[in-house]
Amino acid sequence: MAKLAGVSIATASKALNNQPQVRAETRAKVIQAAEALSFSPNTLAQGLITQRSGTVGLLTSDLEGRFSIPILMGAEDAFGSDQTSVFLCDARGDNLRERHHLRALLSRRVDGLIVVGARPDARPSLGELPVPVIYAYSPSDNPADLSLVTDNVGGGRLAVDHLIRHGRRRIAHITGDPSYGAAQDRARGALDRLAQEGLPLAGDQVWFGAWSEAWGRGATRMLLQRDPGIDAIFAGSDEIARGVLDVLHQEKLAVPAQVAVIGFDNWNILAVNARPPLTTIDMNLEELGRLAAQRLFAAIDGTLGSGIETIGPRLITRESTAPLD
Amino acid sequence: MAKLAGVSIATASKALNNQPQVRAETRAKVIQAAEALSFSPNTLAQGLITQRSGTVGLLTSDLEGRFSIPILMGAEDAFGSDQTSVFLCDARGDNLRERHHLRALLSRRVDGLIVVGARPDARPSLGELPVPVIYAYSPSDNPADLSLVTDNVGGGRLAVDHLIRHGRRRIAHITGDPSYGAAQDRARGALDRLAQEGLPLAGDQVWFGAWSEAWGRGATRMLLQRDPGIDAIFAGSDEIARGVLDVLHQEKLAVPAQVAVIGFDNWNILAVNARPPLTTIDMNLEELGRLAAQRLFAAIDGTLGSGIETIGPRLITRESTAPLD
DNA sequence: TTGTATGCGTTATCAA
DNA sequence: TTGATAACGCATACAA
Repeated sequence: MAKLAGVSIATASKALNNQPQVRAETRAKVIQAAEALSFSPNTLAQGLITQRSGTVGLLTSDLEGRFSIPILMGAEDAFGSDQTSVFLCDARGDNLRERHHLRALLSRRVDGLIVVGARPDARPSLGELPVPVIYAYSPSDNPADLSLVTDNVGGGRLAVDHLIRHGRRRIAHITGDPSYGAAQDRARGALDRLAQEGLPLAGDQVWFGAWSEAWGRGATRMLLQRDPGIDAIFAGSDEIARGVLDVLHQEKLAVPAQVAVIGFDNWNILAVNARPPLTTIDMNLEELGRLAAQRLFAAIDGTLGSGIETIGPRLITRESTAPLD
Repeated sequence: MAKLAGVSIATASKALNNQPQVRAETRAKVIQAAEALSFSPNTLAQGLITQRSGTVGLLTSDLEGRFSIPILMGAEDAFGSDQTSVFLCDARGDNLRERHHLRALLSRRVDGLIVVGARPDARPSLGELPVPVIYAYSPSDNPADLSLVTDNVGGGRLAVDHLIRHGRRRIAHITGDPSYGAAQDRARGALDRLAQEGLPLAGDQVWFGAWSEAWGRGATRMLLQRDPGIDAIFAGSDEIARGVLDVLHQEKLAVPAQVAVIGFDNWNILAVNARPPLTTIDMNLEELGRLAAQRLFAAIDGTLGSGIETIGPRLITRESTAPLD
């Protein structure tokens, strides 16, 4: 014990926590002893007293960690790695497993909880809990909870705005599963911006389908048949955009010279590696994680807000879009 | 307090932990009270007594969580979500941040540590620690530590074996950064298997380069120029394989009819979406996580082994390979 | 079968 | 400026 090296257990505590009421000389002695024994204060015991564990739980259902990881990183940033540690739990879409994890987290006395759903649609609230909860990415279905989500309408608007600014006039939209709110919202944003410009949607309709490259390819083929004169395609995800690019190449249409392509998600592995690299919309998930952490932090002593708060998207410009000459 | 509903604090404890020395009737009463107050035992306090926190740390440097997440899931599986929770910490390749996280984890009294490096090459040992440590994916540079890694030599052998069994005789190999041990090992496994069959490597050399689609494309072009008669390409990663496929399509070579392609990693987003879907080698990272958890669990009361242990790879057959007629 | 008392490693309150 | 002591919430050995 560090106390073997001189002083009482109480003074040692004060010295280590730099309380003012301790002689500099004594403090030095204590610190030295602590180093020598590579003493590390027991956070569990501290937590017992302070009623604060210095941990938060991140409860996700997002298998691949595609959304959870950026959110985790943002949260880590905001908390500071020495202040708060994060329990990452994956429920894998299984309700029972979620209950299990929740029990474990509560009995570990986490100071707060961030819940990340599998898809950007409302998910069931966890109900009243003894700690503050923030729903990130997927909002809670209970308006009394606080949810932080990305602005899909704004993202759609931003994408089309970028194409318009590049002089594109015949813009089509291929997107994923229409049962996803995100698909609907992105389409709405796109249509809004087109309407504002007085432009029609090329291809006569929004091409809803699935979140896959295969659908991106299929839809592009149909679209080209229906309307060969398009000069830009807004894809609802980077996966879809990859499919779009594939068929455009097959049809010998130059990207971006003849047709510009913009994706959604900024999923690096897909966007950066694309031919050409993909201009896309980034949902700012790290920012979302950071904000969630801040809200949680504030809520721990204060009170948590409620409702749905929105994070703005960001345009990432690469080479798949360019001004039309 | 649950004790307000009848009995002493000690009996309540016994009842909840189903110790035999308590009347059934009393136990029922206690349990009922506990439910009513939605009582949840304070794991921190328990840990203080039992000297076991029921937590482990997963310390990673793998930004995108591409390797860490499957490992985490495997570990979660093996531990059981109600027994052990996992702290996930990302050091982001920063040594200082790693020290910070390490301190935090130790002061939280984790029962063990799993360390996942950024790349599958040896990484610096953390040295003597008061808890058992397992290095997963990236081995420790200290042979006294216990490391669990994937079998890249075996993976290379498996890939080529599959191609040979499908009647391919002119097999080329395009892979990533030669400074990666994994690139060297996969190549060695491939060459081994070819030699065993008495076959030469098509394309005259192993095409080392970068772990990117762009390199996959570039290398394929050069390869085809050098040796137009190849009937199979083993790509060192799924990313590279995507680039290979891209150029093969451009050159109007049918996959798999004329040229079979096999990847490495089984990175779903790339492999499943490929045209055609990619046959690939899965490194069994979840299995690795599961095993790491088991070893850690065993080490907590017993003693940890040392050296490097290897997990076998698995062939995932999709449509980019098929028997040659 | 139940209750009392002690201690786990800290911090906080008080007295010395 | 320091040290003794009582919590924190639980598990356990022991007394009742």
